[in-house]
Amino acid sequence: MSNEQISKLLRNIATAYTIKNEKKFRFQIIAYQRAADFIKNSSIELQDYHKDSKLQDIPGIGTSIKGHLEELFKTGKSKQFNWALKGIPDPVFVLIDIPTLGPKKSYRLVNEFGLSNSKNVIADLEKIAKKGLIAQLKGFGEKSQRDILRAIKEFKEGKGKTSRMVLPLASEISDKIIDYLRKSPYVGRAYVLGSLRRQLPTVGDIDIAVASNNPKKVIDHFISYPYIERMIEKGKETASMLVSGGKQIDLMVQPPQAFGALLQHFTGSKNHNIALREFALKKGMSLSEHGIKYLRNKKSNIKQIDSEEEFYNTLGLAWIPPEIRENTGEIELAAKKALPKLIEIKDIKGDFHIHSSFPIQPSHDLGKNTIGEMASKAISLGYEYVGFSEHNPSVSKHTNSQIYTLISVRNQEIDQIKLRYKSIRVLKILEVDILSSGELAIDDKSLSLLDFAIVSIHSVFSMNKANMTKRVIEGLSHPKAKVLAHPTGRLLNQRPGYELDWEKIFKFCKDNNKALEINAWPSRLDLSDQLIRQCVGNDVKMVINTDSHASYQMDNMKFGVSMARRGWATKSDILNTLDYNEFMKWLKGGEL
DNA sequence: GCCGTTTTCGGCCCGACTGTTTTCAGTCG
Repeated sequence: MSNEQISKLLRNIATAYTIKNEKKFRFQIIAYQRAADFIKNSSIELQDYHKDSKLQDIPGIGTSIKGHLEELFKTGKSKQFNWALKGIPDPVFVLIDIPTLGPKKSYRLVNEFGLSNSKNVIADLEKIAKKGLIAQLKGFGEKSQRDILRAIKEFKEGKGKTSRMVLPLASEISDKIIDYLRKSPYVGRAYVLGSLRRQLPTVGDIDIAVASNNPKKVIDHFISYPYIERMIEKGKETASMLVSGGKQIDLMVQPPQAFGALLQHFTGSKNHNIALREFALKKGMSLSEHGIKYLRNKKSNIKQIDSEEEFYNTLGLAWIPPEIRENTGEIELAAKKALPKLIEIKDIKGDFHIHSSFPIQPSHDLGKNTIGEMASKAISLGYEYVGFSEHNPSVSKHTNSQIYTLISVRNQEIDQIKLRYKSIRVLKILEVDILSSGELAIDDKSLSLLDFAIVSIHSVFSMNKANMTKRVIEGLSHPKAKVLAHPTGRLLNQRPGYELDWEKIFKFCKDNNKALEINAWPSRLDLSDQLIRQCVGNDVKMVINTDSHASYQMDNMKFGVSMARRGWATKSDILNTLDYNEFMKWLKGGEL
């Protein structure tokens, strides 16, 4: 079973408990949802935790759920899970994925209309709504019926939160809306919060906070946005809309003197906020987007706080960077004032994964800008060094000596650039394919022309974990191979990436002076934050590269840095924060 | 059902908004 399937199963159990008796099962519901959340976001397959007897290491999985999961993995079913799900028809668990339909409404609809076919339940419900039958149910009305029809339509079209965007698209949309909001004189500070501020690899909706003493004017201005597709809701201090393209924008407004609490609240994550509020409760404080209530003094009003730093400080905590607000230990360290100093974009001194337009006749795609143009861009970014790493010349179309010649000519071009641009060091690299045998695509003689090679997988993705691990280690074993590029091969929203035995990879890299790449290409962002954090824990060095195929793409470095921050990486974990001489020392196998 | 720097028992975040109601249930984040 995949993590996705297991997560859905646990969520279904929470749904079933909600339908059966929400009050009685209140805490079980929370527990199952928490476990489901964590499993869904985990980049390690749950079955592997199980094989290594490490299920209890997962937050939210205690003795009960662990026992049920072990029974499920062993026998294919769990008595407890089956008992919990008993009596709730399967179509309920399909309808619940449609926004506005929760456990109660889904169950009512399935029962009232005898919907029994999971595969067709959405189409069946749509027909029923069109006949006007939903409006006749007690507790439903004409408006609910229209809302359900629209929700089904948007669900089918992937609108709202049912599809996630990569970071640059989300930033582009949010920039436009912030610019628009600032045209109103009633809008004070206006920031993008939520998962975009936390820099998740993909973003479901865009959350914006505004400080204003006149929230009504701000909200009216917000929903007058020219590219609005429809308004979702509108209240006294919040509003939501869909904009063209079907993306959802949520707005929250608070007065300037309470803005700090709103920044904290609306940045999330949900799990961070829950943990923070539990932490505060123990100190006699209750938190919300409006501020801090002191529970021991019932007469006191809510304390309003205008900055986020002050909000955390009032709780006795250091300010926590948004990227690590996921309740994975940050609150405990903030209490001890012992948070790591996360890497920043200004720490980056170079980029090693750049594809120029030099006609090297590569196995894969060529860049759009010349070596000179790319080097010039690197200088404008303030870099101390840059490395060119076009794909190796195509193996099927060239002999070894032709390949050798192509690389030599490219190197001559780099030498010319070195003479022209004295302010930057330029390295001769290539991105070399690891063939399915584990061999590198080009021979030793050609490899000897390079300062080092970045190696990567570009074919035969379907190998099993053991063989893929063997292949990668074989490829990295070559003395010239120093960096594994886009280590999982994932493409966000497109494919999950192949599986590797990370313990083996980490050990190999640490023992043999190899690095893993954090690829900053927006639809890769590979390594994931979780794997980065494991590298940090295992003292495995990383390099943040842009994989640019055009000079402007070198600006994508910030996304790689964001992933590194989400993975708790500091400057010392990332090799391209070193100055040139230190980096060359690492390259030659010297200790840092 | 989970969890532990006052706890292995007794706690468990907090509020906004909508539709269908006439004081609230359901959903969402």
